[in-house]
Amino acid sequence: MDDADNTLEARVPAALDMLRQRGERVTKARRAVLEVLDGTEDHLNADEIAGQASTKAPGVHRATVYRALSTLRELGLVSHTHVGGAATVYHLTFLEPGRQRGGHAHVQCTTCSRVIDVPSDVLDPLTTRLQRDLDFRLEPQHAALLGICAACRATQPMT
Amino acid sequence: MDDADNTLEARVPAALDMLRQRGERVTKARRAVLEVLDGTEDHLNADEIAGQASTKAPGVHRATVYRALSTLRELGLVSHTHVGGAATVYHLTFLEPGRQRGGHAHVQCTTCSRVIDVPSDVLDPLTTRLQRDLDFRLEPQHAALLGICAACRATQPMT
DNA sequence: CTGCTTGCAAAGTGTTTGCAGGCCC
DNA sequence: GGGCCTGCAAACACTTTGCAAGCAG
Repeated sequence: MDDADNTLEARVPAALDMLRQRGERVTKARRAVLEVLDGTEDHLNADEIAGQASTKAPGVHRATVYRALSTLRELGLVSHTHVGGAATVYHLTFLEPGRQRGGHAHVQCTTCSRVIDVPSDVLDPLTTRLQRDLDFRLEPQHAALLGICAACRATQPMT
Repeated sequence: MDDADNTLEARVPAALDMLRQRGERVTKARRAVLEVLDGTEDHLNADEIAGQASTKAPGVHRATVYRALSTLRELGLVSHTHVGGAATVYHLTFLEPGRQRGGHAHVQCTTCSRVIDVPSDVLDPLTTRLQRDLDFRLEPQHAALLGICAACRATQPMT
């Protein structure tokens, strides 16, 4: 509860309020999922969320986690990112209206599978152009961008 | 053999030659996969490739198609694109050295799942910046970019 | 002939769904 | 107490793998 970096403290209670507001029920499973997501910087996949949630709420089932994530996503509380060929990862959507940085985009190395976070503004030119040319609203963090990182390129002499 | 648009004609024979050069065997299944990919503008997933290949070479098994695609990918003859939450799609890599446009990137609507091809130069600023800042070599067509298309945005009042 | 490739089946992920019972409101 | 949510199991979609037989070189 160190008040250092949390203008956005109490995200879990706020999310639970949102649930109630929308007429959704506040259940042990949903609370556990939110707490897990609130308690990590990493992007976790459904399995990992289920694992961690089990310690908070014994018995939560994978299927329930998927359903909870689906509901929370529909409400805009949770976002997910498709990573290349692997399980989708989830993270809490920032709730603060003023703080709509939209998070960072994800760049993933196809060789070592490492995910690198990049500031979302790297994608701004692309976002702008897609919107202008195609009226397409890009969601920069919704899919990981793939390529080869410096380390792996050093190993592989492929151009 | 209309010489209009094919400085890159005869891609299948060229690919088969490449196989032989590398000591890989030229089999019915591999030839069928190459022919299917050569005969379409679309990006097909493994299942669709297997389906179409079956008409050319009856009996080709899905597993064989996966293995063939894997081999062809390792040789650089085939590329694949991860699309959001759906089966990976494959396409023939352009063989002509002079014609290395790298194809187009793919933009996919998360609502209607439609895939829109965009010229790869839309991604150039991003590619450049990632290379400069992170020494990361982006493969623009390796993953589809996700967002919401104009049509679906009209339907959904979501910001 | 040698052994790379295939066909088949089965297992392995990741995710969804039908149903009966349980808990939130 | 009504009905949304959950747990469970089973199904589903996509992909990989072990093994014996087949065909390319």
